[in-house]
Amino acid sequence: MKKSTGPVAETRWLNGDELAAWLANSAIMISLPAALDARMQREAQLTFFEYMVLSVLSEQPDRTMQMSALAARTAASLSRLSHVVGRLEKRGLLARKRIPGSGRRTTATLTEAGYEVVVAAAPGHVAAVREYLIDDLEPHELAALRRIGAAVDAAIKRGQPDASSAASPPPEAPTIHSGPRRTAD
Amino acid sequence: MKKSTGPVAETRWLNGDELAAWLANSAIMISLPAALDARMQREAQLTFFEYMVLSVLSEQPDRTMQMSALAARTAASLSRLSHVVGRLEKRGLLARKRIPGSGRRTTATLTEAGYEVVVAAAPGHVAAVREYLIDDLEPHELAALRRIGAAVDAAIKRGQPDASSAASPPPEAPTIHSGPRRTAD
DNA sequence: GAGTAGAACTTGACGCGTCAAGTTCTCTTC
DNA sequence: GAAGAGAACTTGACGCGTCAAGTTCTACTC
Repeated sequence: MKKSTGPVAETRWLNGDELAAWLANSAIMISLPAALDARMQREAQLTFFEYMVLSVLSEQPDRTMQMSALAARTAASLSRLSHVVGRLEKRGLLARKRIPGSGRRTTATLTEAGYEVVVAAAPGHVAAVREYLIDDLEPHELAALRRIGAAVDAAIKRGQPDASSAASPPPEAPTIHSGPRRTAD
Repeated sequence: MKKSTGPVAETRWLNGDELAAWLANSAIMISLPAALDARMQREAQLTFFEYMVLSVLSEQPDRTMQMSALAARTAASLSRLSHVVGRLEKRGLLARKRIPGSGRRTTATLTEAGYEVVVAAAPGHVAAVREYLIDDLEPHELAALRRIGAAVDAAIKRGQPDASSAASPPPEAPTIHSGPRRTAD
């Protein structure tokens, strides 16, 4: 509650159109992730986030990534990643390895079993994304969604000036690839 | 890898535009709620969801609602609501009351303290919604967002045919009002 | 070359959401 | 009028994410 000092700007409440847009937005913010998560759990016994982790790894040429890079790519804290990767490791879907030399590095590598899990899960995931979102949209809506997402991303970053500056490559939105990376079949 | 049996529909991977839209969407799905939540926590010591609960109550003429109705309006399970309301009750922001007669009803009523908390939190919340989302959008994007949200909502409901049928009024998206309901000042 | 800064994790405690089970009512049916 | 069926919650255990601390390294500095 900071409201005492000076002429605080009057609150601009949302008008009809804005309110409707915001309301509609909560379907995207709340129902969509819940639906995707539930389906992933049902069809592949994976959390949406776990799928992201495995999926990102599967896109790497050697199916390997350093923990901090993985964290950046999946928009997770290192701590969260560490916990999740620990569990996935116990399930045999990936393996960690301490890298000697430079700093205290660790990499995670997808195992064969892990790779098979991603490949099996990917079609269902893409189908869900189409079913719940993409296939219902007209081209111009697809374009609008793209712009809106970019605007949101920019607005949020504007709020937290830097957050870090060293490790992360181009700070990218969480990726959920178009399909698993093909290797020699 | 399941691809052997029969003519399983080929997976339609996302093309460039679709992928970009999906990627952008994850900013809305992931970063936006996190940002709103963090800000609400910082400015009002409330979870986004707790704010929703208090806010919905504040919009009722008597600041009172039956638990199941509240659950429907906030898109939460009765169990989750029960836990959250329990905590809010301990903080003195609302009070529960068993209603004798018809079934095993319980209502939650906002206390004066709870009302003051919502009123204090609302301007910041609306400001955040504007800052992170609404104010960055052109009118046509606002309209598109509205349509996209509606499409997502419909698509998800299509997936889970009924879910119940008795209690809930028009199944509505979670509301986060335009401003706290005015009473006699 | 010892000390300090700091990057890159890991770990444990704690809080919140979910799931399954339990409780308490009413209403129907025979 | 006794037995179900079922609506409307509540409760407890468990899992996952967060936050604060701890651990290991490298690199710089004097």
